[in-house]
Amino acid sequence: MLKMWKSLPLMTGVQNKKRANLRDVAKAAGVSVATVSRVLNAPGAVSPATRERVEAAIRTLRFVPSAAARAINSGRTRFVGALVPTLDNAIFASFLAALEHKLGEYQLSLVVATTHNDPAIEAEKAKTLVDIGAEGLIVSGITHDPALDDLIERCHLPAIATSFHAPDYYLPTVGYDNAAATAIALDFLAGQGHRDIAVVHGPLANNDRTRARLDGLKQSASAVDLRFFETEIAISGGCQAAKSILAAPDPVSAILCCSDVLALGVLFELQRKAIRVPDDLSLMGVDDLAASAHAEPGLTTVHLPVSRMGEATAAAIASWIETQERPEPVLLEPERVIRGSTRSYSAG
Amino acid sequence: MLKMWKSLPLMTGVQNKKRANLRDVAKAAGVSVATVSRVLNAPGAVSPATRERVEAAIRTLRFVPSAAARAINSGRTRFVGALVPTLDNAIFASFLAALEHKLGEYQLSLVVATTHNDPAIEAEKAKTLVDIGAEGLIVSGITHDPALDDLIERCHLPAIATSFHAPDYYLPTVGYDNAAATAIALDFLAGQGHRDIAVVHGPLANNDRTRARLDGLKQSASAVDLRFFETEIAISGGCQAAKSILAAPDPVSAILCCSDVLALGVLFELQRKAIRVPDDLSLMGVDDLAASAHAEPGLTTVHLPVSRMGEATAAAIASWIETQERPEPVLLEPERVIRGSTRSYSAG
DNA sequence: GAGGTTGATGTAACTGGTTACATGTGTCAA
DNA sequence: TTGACACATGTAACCAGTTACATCAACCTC
Repeated sequence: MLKMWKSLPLMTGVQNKKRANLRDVAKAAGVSVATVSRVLNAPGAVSPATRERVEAAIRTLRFVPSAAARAINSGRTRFVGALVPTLDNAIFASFLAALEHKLGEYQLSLVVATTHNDPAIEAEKAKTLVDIGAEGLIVSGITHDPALDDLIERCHLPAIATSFHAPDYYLPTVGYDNAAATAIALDFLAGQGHRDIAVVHGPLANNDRTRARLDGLKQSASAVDLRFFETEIAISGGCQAAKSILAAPDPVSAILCCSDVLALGVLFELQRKAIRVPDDLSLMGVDDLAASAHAEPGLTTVHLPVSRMGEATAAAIASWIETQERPEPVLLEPERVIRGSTRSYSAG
Repeated sequence: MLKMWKSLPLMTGVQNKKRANLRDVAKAAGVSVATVSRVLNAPGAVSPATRERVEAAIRTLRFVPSAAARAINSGRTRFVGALVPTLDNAIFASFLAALEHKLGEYQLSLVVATTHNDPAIEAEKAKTLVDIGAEGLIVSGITHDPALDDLIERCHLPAIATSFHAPDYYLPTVGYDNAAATAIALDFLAGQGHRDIAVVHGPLANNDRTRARLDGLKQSASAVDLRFFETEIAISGGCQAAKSILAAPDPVSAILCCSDVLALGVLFELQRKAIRVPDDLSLMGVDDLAASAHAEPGLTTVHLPVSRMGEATAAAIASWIETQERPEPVLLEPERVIRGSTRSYSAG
């Protein structure tokens, strides 16, 4: 399995000319280009003897068919592009992992580009993805640069918007209702008796998922008093937010984080300050990362089915590409997961 | 920015025929294909009036140049493929993030494929990457299926092996010395007085990085007594391992984890069991994830420069593709990061 | 033995761009 | 006025495959 330099076959003199093509192989095997093409694509249609000869020629000439030439005929490049804000949040990594895996079932590969939540970068990278031949695009959320919409329309490009549910949107969405997810969380905390709740969320600029999550809170926030803390979506952001919360004048009995990464950061910071979760403060997240289940205490959260979202997205874009028919939006239900980081609270 | 269905321009009757091509545009604009091509690639070489007409035709016909046709001439597809074991470990996500970012500077996109540490899957996915036209390949480690080596050779494909340092390997490596990384960790713990150390590591099967890390320990393990615990590389694996360690007959004073994910899992489990880190047990990792710095206590670890590795890999493969010259291996130094999870120990 | 069928193979026209080279026009200097 | 030269544009070959259709032999059947 392990291969060092010396074992590399000498290829001096073989490499002098450029890559062999179909014609070269045909000539070497004494057959026509059509026959070589058949050996490659429908070996059954070629007599064993001829096939043998052609295969030998392919080997000696080290022939590798050109993907581009193939694509020009089939009109298919067999890959799609995904634009995600970042890879540094495990939530997107999980999504992409499922997406990539499921795309494989449709013989599609995945090109990944990160946007850092900047619509301009997103539009620009979408352009490159189209330029290199992506057959479809997967984006996050429904707020985009007009240039992106324009691109998608001009190219008649199958494109799916994920991490969001908006049945009327001009692209089919595959995702969950972000507002519902945080509403579920808030309802739970309110049901537990919490009235003063700190909400930790990521930047609102250019992030419709975060905005929707906050909207979900504001709508069902009748009986509770919410204090909002904006921070960067990262463990460190969670730590920061926790410090701010603890430094704020009026205390809270629970902290609701719009992402689990934030909640984990908060949890670490609370541990650092020797504040017990859930005895001194309840903590709840939204996402349900792998780490959330195993943290101590286990993080009560709202499970967002990102793996299923990846699979559904793969299926949707693949079917769109195959059948040319725009798929229906897919709504995935978030689900409350109660673990140890929350407890009921009675005022006073 | 937000676009709903109704705003979609009607394209009934426009779409009846397939995508327009260069010839269609040329005809519509009353010019030759060469002129249209020039408008696209060298607008300065075309008179403003003609350019105007051609651009109008492009717009009305919704012409989008075919990536494949372009690639067939230039011989360039402008993307490379990366094969990583998984996206679920933040260490690979960080690497890919840096890789993707830096590749952008060279106008290269990134196709991602996951191998789950299975050489057969790796070889198969490498094949698809080549089939769709990847100009280069990035793999993890140096143990691969012969089919992969064969593919790389047959295609004269630039390929870089990462997360490893092996100057004699038949592919240039960009990475760190895994054995050195764990040796650094062990030296540190030994220097702190620890003599009985539990080592938590991932599966050895098909993972040369893990094997190398263990080798690093075994080589410098003269004065210490190591107990090995193999588990799955995930938070949950770390929790499992911690349980095993605590259940084992002879106690240890420190736990050394070959990956930070494992260490975080261990940390959570120890917290669950109310075992204080570092007072009751020292804990050390290798990787230095974002979470490691902010955990409580902060995780003492060995920083592996995966972001720099991503950048160096991008630079290496890009230069190989451009210049056709195999780049030199790059060795990146791991670095000890002392945080709060370790403390000196005196026996008795 | 004529006619029909099957199987293997070749010819050449496609795919959709790029580009070397040819052509034609206009400007300027000699 | 002519030659030199720049500039704009067109023609057609080219890239490396796929594939419709033609060809031809072998076999089978009536």
